[in-house]
Amino acid sequence: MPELPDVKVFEQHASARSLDRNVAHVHVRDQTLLRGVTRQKLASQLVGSSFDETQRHGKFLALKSNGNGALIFHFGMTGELRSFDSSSDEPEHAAVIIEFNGDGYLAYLSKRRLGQGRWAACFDDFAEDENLGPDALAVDLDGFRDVLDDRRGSIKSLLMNQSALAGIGSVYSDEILFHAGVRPDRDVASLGNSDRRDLHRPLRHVLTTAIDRGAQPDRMPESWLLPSRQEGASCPRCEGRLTSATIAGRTSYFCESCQT
DNA sequence: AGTACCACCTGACGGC
DNA sequence: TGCCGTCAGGTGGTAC
Repeated sequence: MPELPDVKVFEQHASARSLDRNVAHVHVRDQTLLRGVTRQKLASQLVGSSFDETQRHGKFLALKSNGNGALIFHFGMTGELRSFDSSSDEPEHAAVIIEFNGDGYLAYLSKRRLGQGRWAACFDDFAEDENLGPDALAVDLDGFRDVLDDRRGSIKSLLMNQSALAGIGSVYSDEILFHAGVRPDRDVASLGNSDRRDLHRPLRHVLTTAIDRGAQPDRMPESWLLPSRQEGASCPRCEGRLTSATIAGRTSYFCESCQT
């Protein structure tokens, strides 16, 4: 489920595999995933040019095409980026494929078709138009305090609110709250100054560690909640049973004794 | 400004 | 073996 760490890993991949390469063709296999842009427009913008930079904000990834705009992907629940070398290796569920001159392809896949491909003249303006909050990895302690200020409702729904803070979904919000010792259904207004500070550190720690490990769930530390996200599992810290409950409309896991 | 609920979508999985 | 219901969950829309 692509959240910030997954998208960061896609960005690293795109950056390593598709910058400064001349685009020969754009193959749109599934036009329904394009939003606000046609396949013709995409092709006319990209063919003959190249990507010179990548940029990420929250769960959105932009491939900037030198000078004229940015190809933007959102990965929904099952989206990913993948490169391949020969047309015979085209992966299943490819929605958009960038073909580079002299072999080499970058594919945007979406198994469950919940993602989207977009086009914007300027990615920063795009992020503003989408009403995205500050990026969860870029926000410092003061910025994080601003995010929490004057908010009501559960901390989990706030962490997942892309307009408040961009990049975090259900899985990583549970992880961050586990590290912080805060229940996901805790009311934001009840968090004191020290609670807020104590949330910011695991926010950074969890996201950077996940990125370092390639955002692969099976590579996360045993001491984390993530490997134990299943019914009836025990808490990796206190050995008590984990609780699962629907909070903010999402199945959430937490430990009733470690999180208050 | 919140919450609640539905819809979108399709693969995985459990029950029978 | 295979059918079917349910769940997963990011987002967006609507109603309250």
